[in-house]
Amino acid sequence: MTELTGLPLFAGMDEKTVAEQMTALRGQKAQISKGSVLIREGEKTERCGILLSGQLQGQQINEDGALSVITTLSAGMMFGEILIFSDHPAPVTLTAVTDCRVLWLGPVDLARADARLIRNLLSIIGKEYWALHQKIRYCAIVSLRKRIYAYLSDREKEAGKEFTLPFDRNGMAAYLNADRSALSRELSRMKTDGILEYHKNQFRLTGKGL
Amino acid sequence: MTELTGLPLFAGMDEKTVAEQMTALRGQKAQISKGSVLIREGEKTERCGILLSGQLQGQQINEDGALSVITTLSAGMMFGEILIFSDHPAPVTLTAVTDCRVLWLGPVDLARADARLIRNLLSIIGKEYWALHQKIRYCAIVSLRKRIYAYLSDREKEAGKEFTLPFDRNGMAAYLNADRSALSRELSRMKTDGILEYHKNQFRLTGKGL
DNA sequence: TATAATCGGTTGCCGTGGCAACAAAATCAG
DNA sequence: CTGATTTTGTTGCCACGGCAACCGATTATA
Repeated sequence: MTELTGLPLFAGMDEKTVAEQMTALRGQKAQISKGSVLIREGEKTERCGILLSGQLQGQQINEDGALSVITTLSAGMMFGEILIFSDHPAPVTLTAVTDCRVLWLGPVDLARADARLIRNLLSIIGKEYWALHQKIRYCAIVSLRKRIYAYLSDREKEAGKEFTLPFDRNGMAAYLNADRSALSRELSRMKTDGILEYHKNQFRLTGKGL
Repeated sequence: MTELTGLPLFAGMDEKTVAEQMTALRGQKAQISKGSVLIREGEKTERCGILLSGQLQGQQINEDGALSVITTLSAGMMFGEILIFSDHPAPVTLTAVTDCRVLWLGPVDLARADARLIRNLLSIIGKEYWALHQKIRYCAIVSLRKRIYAYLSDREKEAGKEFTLPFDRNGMAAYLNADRSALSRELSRMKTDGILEYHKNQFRLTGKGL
């Protein structure tokens, strides 16, 4: 239970209040094994959840069969909470990249929800919405090199000089809407141009720019 | 006041409750003239609003100066409500395409908000989030022709056989992340291939497919 | 009505990056 | 350790579409 009080959704609430709210949210823990699908694209979202441990990935498959990775979720992050109160189908398939522990929530009783909980929820939603807009910003950059650079320098800003990406090359390519081989090609060009250094998914920008 | 009861945010609420909620929301009507900026990209969102009449457009400008149109808002739609409870900067600049009337809301007192209002708010947010995911889906399609087609057939599904787009060519190109001339070129090719017909921003798909 | 400004269509050029196919390296299974 | 599978890097080909430049049509301003 104490692992719950640290979650963003319960920020600023004491243990007693959290326990109360958990009944309004109908919380239930579950084990999820690697590869399982938590939410399937196109289906209605019935419940949402919080990832307690492990890693999830949200992906879209377009008509060509091309895979586009939208988000990566790590421990503490929520999923499904934005669409649970609307009748829109889920826009992404949410898959467990590793074995996970999940706290399922829902159906949620909003009338019994604390005002602080609502505020936390809206704050979380805002953050997720914002991340989606970031992805759109990357999409809008035509040049692959500039697209990569924009993405990497954002990661640098948020994680420091040396940082690790939550993707392998396939995932990174899918997130940046690029072909994997084209991404590899451009990354090595950028390395020889002295713009960045990397080893696997560990990156460092030299600060040379461009 | 009666024009308010029809708004999605107040769906299912009687006139008296709406009036009560309006004080919790600190609603205030305003006239906005064409070209004005309601929300500026990068600034913190202090208040949100509902468009009562006219048209708004949300746009991002990337480092190259390239313009990307994210959304078009018509009467009845909300804006800014997703980010008002988080401390993220606004990801888009919201501009009045025509003269508008706007109902400004905020700072909002959540503790005094009706549970139904919260539910409506979350439903609206879900819809907006979903629309953003649609745009991402279009972005992920590499072929311009397929991208155009995916967009147009979605519009057909939601608006019927013959439909009008809320963009001029520039806006349409910016929304689809394409060059305007390339878009024009591809549209006329598609016309000669018998895939669609159009005049200005009035479109019709022949149903031939591809 | 003249003039400017905006908008849409057309066309040639050519570089970027998707695609396929292969090679090397790393990870995994038995 | 050996073979299989996954992951990453490399390279040639060439079509798609960005870019610039131009023109006609439409709309706004005076």
